[in-house]
Amino acid sequence: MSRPPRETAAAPEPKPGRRASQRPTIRDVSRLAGVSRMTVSRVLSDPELVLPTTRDKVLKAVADLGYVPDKTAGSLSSRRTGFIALMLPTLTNANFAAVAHGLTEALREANYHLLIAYTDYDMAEEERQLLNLLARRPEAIVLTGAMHRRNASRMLMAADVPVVEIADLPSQPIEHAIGFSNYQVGRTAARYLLDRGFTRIGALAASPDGEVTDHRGEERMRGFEDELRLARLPTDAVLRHGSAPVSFHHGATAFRALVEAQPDIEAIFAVSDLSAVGAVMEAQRMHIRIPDDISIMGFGDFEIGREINPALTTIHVDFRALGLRTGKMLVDMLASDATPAPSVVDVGLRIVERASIKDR
Amino acid sequence: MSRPPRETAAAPEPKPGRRASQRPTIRDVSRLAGVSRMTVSRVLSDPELVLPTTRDKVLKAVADLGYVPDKTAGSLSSRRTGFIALMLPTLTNANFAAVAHGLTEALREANYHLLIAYTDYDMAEEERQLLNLLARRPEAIVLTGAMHRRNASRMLMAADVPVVEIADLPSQPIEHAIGFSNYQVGRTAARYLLDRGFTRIGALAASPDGEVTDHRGEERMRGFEDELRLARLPTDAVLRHGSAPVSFHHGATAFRALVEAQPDIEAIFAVSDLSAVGAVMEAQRMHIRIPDDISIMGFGDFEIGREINPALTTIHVDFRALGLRTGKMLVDMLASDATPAPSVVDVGLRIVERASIKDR
DNA sequence: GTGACAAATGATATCGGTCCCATCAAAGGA
DNA sequence: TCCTTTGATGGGACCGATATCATTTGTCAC
Repeated sequence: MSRPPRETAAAPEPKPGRRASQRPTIRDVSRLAGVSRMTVSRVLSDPELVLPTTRDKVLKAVADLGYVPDKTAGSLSSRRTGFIALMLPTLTNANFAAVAHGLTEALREANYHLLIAYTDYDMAEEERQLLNLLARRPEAIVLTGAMHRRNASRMLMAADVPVVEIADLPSQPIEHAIGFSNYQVGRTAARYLLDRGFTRIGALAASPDGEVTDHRGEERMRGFEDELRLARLPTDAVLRHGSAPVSFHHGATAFRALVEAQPDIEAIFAVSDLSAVGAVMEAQRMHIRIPDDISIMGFGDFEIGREINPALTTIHVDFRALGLRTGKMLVDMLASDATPAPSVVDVGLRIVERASIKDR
Repeated sequence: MSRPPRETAAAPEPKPGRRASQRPTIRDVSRLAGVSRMTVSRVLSDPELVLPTTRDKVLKAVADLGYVPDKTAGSLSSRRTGFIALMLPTLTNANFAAVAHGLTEALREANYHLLIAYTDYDMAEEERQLLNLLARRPEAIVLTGAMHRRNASRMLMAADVPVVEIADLPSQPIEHAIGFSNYQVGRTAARYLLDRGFTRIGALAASPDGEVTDHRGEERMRGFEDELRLARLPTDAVLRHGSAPVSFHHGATAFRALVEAQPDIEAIFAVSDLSAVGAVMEAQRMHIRIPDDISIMGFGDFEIGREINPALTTIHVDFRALGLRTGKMLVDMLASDATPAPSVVDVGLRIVERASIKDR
C-alpha cells in the first residue's frame, strides 16, 4: 500500500496511543474554556476557589461538551473512591432492603455511593463477594450478620478501613457493631409467652442443615430454647422445618406440621413475621382460631403483620433507622481522620402487642 | 528543633511523593516474586499465559502479602470498569428487588458488578443519580420505568454505552427495552373482569398528584379505564386514593373508601397486589365476603397473594426472569464488540386465577 | 513606590494498574 | 547451521483525574 497523499492541512491528529474514546475528558474542557485542567477540577469539586468569571467559562464548556467527570480516575488520584460497601444476605427481604435505604439516605448528602453485594445466605459466596468489594477500595465496609469465615475476617482486618457489623451483634466484633442480639430476641419472645401464662409453647424456624443456613434465625431459636429450659419447660415443640430462607409458605406448612405433631400447642413464636403470617393464614384454612385456640407472635414487624386479621404481635427492630444511624456514624468517622475506638451499640428490641396473642 | 542524628544505615526511605498507603500494590508483589508487574497482572487476569512455575511464585507472593488488586486502577487503564448500572424506583419492593437479583445472577459469571441507584419515585432524583452512575463509567445502563426527564434522556444517549429499559415498555425506547406494557396490564385486567360478567367495576390506585407519582400504576389505570370505556361502562369507581407508593395499608383504606362511595361495586382491580391484599384484609374486617360479595384482583403476583384467604387472582410478570434475561443479553452484548440494533421485547403477562374472583 | 501577603491559577508528578510492543529463549524447518 | 515462528516475559507509556508546589496577579500598609 502506498503512502496516502500529503494532507492539505495536516490535522493535529491525536496520538494513537490507545484506542481513543469519544468521551470528553477534563483536558477537553480545559482547552475549550482556556484554563488549566486544575482549574476545571476545582470548579467541579470546590467552586469557591475559583473566580466567578472563570467558573462560568468552565461551566459553559462543561455543558457544551456534556462532560461528565470520570470518578474512576478521580478515585485513583485522590485515593478516595466514595464507595461504602454493604454486604447483605439478600435484597428480597424488606428489612434488609430497609437497611440499604437508610444507609443510602445517610450517605447521600456526603456524596458516598453504596456498593451492594449479597450472599444469598451462602458463606462461601460471602468470601468471594468480599474480595470483589475490597477490590473496589471502599472507604468503609458494612456487613450484616455476625458469621464470617476465618478468611473473611482476616481480609476485613487487613482492609484497613472502618468495618461495621450491623443488625446482629457478634460475640467478637471485628471493629464496630450496631444492632441487636438475635439470641435476646429469642429469649424475649419466650419470656413474653411465659409471662402470658402459656406452658405448651412452640416455635417455627428453618432447618439449619439445608444448603443455606439462617444463622440469625438459628440464634433466635437458641435463645428461645434456653429461656424455655430455664423455665423448666420442654423444647420439643420447637420445630425446625424446611429450608432457609423462610417465607409465608414456609410458615404455612410449618404451622400445619407443628399443630399435627403437637395438637395441644398453646402459643407459637415464629423466627420471622413471614412465617408467622403464613401460619395465621394456614390457621384460617384449618379453622383454628387465632388467638383463641393458638397465640402467635413473629419477629421483624413487617407491614403485612399490621394488616392481617388478627394483627400480628411481633418484635420490632427499626432496620431503616439502623441503616441511617450506621450511615451517619460512617460519615462522621470518615470526615474526621481520627480512628475512633471500636464501639458496640445495642439498639434494643420492642415488643409490639397486637391481637394475635391472648393471655391464657 | 535540631536535625535528628544521622542514621546509622540510611534506610532507602520511600519517596514521600504522596501519603503512602500501607496496602501492597502489584509492584510489591512483582518484587517479592521476582517478576515484572505485567507478569503479575497476567497471572491474575489470564493465568494461562504464564508458566506454571512462574504462576506459583506469583500466587505465593500474592498470598503472603494479602494482595488485593485495585480495580479502580485497573478500570482506568483498561477502560473497562466491570460495572453495570441499575436504576430502580426503590429496593423495598419485592419485584424490583427480584429484578436486581436476577441481574446479579446473570452478571456474576461474567464478573460484572451491579451498581444500584434508586430514585424513590422522584424524577429529579433520577437525574442526579444518573449523573452519579455515569461518573462511574458503567459499561451498560439498566433503567426501570419509561419516564425520564429530557435531560436524563439526553445524558443517556450521549453516554455511549448500551441502555436497556426494563419492566416497562416505553413508547419511545432510548435503545433496548425488555418488559411489558403497564397499559396492557390495565386493559387485560378490565377485559378479564368484563368477561366474568361484572358491570360495576372499580379500581384502587394512588393519586397521581402527590409528591411522588407512580407512573407505572397510572399507566395501568389508563389502560383499565380505556377498556371500561370501550365497553361503554362508567369509570367513576376507579378510585385514586392516597399517595404513592402503595402499600398494604393503602389498599385497606382505599378499599373502605371505595366501598363506602360505591356500595354496589362488584369487582375491583388494584394496581398492585399490595393494595389488593390490603383490600382483602379490610374486607374481612368489614365482613364483606370475598369473592361472594366483591371480587378482587391485583397485579404483581407477590408471594403473600398466594397465601391469603381467599388466594388472590393476579397478573403475573416474572421480574426475576426479566432481570436474568436482561443480564444475559448484556453479557452477550458486551462480549462481542458489535453494536446490535435496538430491540424491544415484550415478555407478556399471565393472569393467575385464584379464588378471589367469582363469575357473576 | 515597594515589600508582604493573600488569592487565583498553572505545571507536573503521581495514583496502580493494563496496553502495546520489544526482547529473548526454545522449537521447528529448510 | 541459520532463519522463522512461537511462547514467555519485560519495559515504558498511558488511562483521566487530583495533590502539591510554584507562579502570577492583586491588595494593602508603610
